[in-house]
Amino acid sequence: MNPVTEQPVTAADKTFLQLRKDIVDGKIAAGSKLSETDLANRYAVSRAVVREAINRVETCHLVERRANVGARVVALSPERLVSLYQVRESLEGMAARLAAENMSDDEITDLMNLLDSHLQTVQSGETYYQEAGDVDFHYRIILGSKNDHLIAMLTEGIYHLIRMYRVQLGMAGPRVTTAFDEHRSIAQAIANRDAELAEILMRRHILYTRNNLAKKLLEDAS
Amino acid sequence: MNPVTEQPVTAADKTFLQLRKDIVDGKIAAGSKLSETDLANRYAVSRAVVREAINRVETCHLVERRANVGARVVALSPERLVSLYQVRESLEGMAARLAAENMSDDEITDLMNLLDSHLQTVQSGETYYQEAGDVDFHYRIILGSKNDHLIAMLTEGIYHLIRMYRVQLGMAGPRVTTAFDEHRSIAQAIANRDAELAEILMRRHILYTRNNLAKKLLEDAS
DNA sequence: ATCGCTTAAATTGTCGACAATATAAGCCAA
DNA sequence: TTGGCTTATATTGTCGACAATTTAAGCGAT
Repeated sequence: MNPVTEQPVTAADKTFLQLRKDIVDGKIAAGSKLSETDLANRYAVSRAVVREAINRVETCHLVERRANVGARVVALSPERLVSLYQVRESLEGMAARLAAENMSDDEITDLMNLLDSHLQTVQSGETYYQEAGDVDFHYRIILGSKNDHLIAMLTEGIYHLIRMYRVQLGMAGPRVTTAFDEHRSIAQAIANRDAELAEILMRRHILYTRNNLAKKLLEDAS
Repeated sequence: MNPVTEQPVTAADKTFLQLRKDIVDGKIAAGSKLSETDLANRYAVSRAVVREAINRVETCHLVERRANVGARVVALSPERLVSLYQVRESLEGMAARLAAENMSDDEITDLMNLLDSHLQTVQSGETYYQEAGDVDFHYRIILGSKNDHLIAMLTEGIYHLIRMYRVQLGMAGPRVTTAFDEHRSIAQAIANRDAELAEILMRRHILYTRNNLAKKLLEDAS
């Protein structure tokens, strides 16, 4: 079920989306156990659909299951955050490379317009659009790669985990001003059809973001 | 369920492994529909465990499901092969980079020994160890990355798909002699702890493999 | 003959009950 | 008191039956 193009139709679909949301938002604590019976009561569905929903959030790497024991929400350790961002750097770097090769001229124009509107929003002092804007930017590049495997892995797999870290560790979107300039550079490289540079810049951008998060984590720990 | 360290315990585990094998080996044709009832009879289990098994092979991107319609084995198009190898290039490149940083000295020694034994096997004219040797080489580097997300994505996700292409398109392992030299270079970069070079070489190596496969596909089509 | 509607068959989705396994509690012995 | 064993409880795994949906077939109208 592609979350973008397709609608939830079955009860398992809705339960899966609700469960994923509850986990990402921390409504269900990280590291806690998922009782099938409890969830069945909570969502007012049978255990069978809960099991299917759990299987699907497991696909997103949001929970881990053990046979005859049950499923637990993943723990949010700094180490896992780093390893997650390493994967993200790798995949989104490739996405930027492919986007430079495969995005249509119209899509690139739209991307530029998005950045312009984003700039105005930032300058006007409004902040709560930041994360949405950031996600939107990355999202367009991912889709611009035109690579189905890549798109699925990022949008259905990794991104929810990243959001989970952002929400639960209280990270207010990306580093605002500097990140914006980096976005511009990436977009420009894509517009120039410079695949090599687009990949390098995207990887650096994500690396910076990771370092920024790691620093924040250390500060919070002290 | 990590297929390396853990054993199949439940009926759903065994059914999943069997189903995955049957799909990868082409015993169940690519693009064909998966009837839950048929599979339940074939494997002598209830529909519930078949459904769980199907959900899991869907996680490996080996089948695609649509609500109220059913699951189909994925089609093996040249385009999808290319997109798959782009993802592989990205992830295994990162794996090689991380392996250069994180593999222990002992693990690197073992890797070198593996290459030596592999060389002897090749020189003695035996060929049927080639694919196993190739898989083993890549596998060790993936594990050497010490990145859980990366390891899971490659070993539980992408690799079965790659094997499916190899088996069903009748590809006899990797390009033997040239690939071996590339392996040596990669291992040497890792031994030198040159992460940057290890990544570049691994990406080139996988790119060459992809081009080789694409060429073979074109030849077969003609 | 073709198109559309209605109806019948087959397939997937959902449910509650039972079986198998793991966890917790209680007990006995050292 | 502690350690290990036995028993009780709770949770997951599995099953067959029923409901909902899709697909195919049949029929009639134009």
